[in-house]
Amino acid sequence: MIETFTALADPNRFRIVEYLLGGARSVGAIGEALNLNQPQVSKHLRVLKEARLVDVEARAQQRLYGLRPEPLRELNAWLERYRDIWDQRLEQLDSLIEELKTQDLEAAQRHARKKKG
Amino acid sequence: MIETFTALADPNRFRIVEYLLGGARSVGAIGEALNLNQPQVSKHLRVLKEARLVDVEARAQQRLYGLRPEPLRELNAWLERYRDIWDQRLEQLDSLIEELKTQDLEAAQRHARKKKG
DNA sequence: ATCCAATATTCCTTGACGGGAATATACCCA
DNA sequence: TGGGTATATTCCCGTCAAGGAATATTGGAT
Repeated sequence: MIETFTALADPNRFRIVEYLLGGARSVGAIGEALNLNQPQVSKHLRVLKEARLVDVEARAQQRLYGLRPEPLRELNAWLERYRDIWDQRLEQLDSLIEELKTQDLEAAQRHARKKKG
Repeated sequence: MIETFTALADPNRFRIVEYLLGGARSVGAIGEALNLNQPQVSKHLRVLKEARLVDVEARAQQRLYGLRPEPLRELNAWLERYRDIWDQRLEQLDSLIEELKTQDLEAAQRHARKKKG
């Protein structure tokens, strides 16, 4: 998980991953598309590969790099554990506050009770 | 997004976030639980706060830090764009390969057709 | 007003990382 | 085998971030 975050924390690696969302590409294509020097592309791809975010397929003298699902699945699974936090319905909270402001205690209590279910 | 990844890429910050999943905690509690010196805790919390991953509530001379939902939602939204990649059913693919190997073309074609829906 | 507890900030040092330039390696073709 | 293309690796340098130690700040109690 940390390695995934580290890999994605670099702006150019992030751009590479985003670019690869369009499909596997060669090192040269990546460098050209993102305006990066070839050695830096190779180096970033190495980090991404070590993080298992990409894999390589040899195509003559080219290397096609493509995204791999595992780390993304892990990220999703990790995020799931935080669902209680990120999946809060803000509108719901807002309307509750509104009800409290207008002294509509009955409605607010109804609202609060509803959240238990 | 990058800032979120950067904030979570540090092992100790990651541990702090995980720890806060149990609810908002004071700086001292965090340091004690994770065996970190107080200044480093404050510094990491600053980074997390700038990344909007936590917020503070003053409680006498204590400061309670708690998780905030926004960056986690953004992370989820970002990840959604990669759903085609991470949500591949590998077993499905495996069975398709198996069918092809055993020359069971009919089953393979049935299988392939199913993926369109 | 003073003291203490909790937290924040600063200064310093060190290690890791990213970029550029140069070079090495691998593969294909004639 | 030689040459060219595509990619990987190495070396060097500058920057930045993390940890430790010391100090500053804030709030509450006596």
